[in-house]
Amino acid sequence: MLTIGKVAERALVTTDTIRFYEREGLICPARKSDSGYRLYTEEAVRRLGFIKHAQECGFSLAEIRELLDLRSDDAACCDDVFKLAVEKKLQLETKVKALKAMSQALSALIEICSHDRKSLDECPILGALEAGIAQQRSNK
Amino acid sequence: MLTIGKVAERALVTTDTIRFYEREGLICPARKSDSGYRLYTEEAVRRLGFIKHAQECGFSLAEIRELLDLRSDDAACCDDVFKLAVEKKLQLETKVKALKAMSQALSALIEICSHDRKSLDECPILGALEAGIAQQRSNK
DNA sequence: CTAAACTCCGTATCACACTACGGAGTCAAG
DNA sequence: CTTGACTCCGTAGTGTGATACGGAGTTTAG
Repeated sequence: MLTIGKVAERALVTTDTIRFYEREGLICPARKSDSGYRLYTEEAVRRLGFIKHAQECGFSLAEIRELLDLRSDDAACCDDVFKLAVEKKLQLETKVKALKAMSQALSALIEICSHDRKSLDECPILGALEAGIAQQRSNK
Repeated sequence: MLTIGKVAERALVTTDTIRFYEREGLICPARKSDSGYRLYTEEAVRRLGFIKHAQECGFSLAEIRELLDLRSDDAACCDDVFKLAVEKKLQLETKVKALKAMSQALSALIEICSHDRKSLDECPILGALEAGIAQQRSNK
């Protein structure tokens, strides 16, 4: 059996993180030693890997808990997982669109500023931010 | 002169938000009444508009404070603002790339799952998340 | 047997942008 | 003059994902 330190080492996380995940209901030790030490199997290392990979796919810890729960739910099916993945992908695409809109709004500001460099008093960027020109441009 | 409630109404924010911004050094009342009420000019409404627009361009409140400080700094010039805008745009693009990578990793999972739908025990998505296949695919 | 390394638990802190609450004082309308 | 709306201030809580700390007990290597 592995102590928390060994698991942490193999999974490339800290012991604090593992204890945090335990509080969050993402993982729990196979058993505890007489003195109360957490003892894990190799499965815990894989589970932490799962968490890490899911995070890299944009899932929050709450969502990852859902995924892990699905895995141990006999009534669940692969389709449930599929749906969560598709939904998450849509969320990511929505976020990308939002960030791109911001980026484009900034581009508009940067562009007018490049063509029309002035003293700070009439800096086109500051003026546009006050008047809200960035929005108008990006909404075109 | 406008009370905090009037300013909030015009700027479409709450009074709590204005007081929060004041604590954060983003805005302060023109003066206070004898009884300690905050009194603002129209300028405050414009300033709140500025904050809102800058937020919509991805600036954090700390960064917005910088922008506002630049505006009232005689030594600053339009170039300083320009640089902040360009830097922010780069940050946004970095974030977009990260989100797109996540999205593509998910696409890979979704795709193998579509082709290869199985029982939950061997759900390709769950398996891939445990093994880290999404990363490998997205890094190709 | 001792000293170092490890683990326990609970609590606090970080960034971020607010939101909520509560008791007291103030202002404006009727 | 009362009532309701507004404002004051300070404090605390929200969600997210950890990270840090500290004192006490445990285990392990030499």
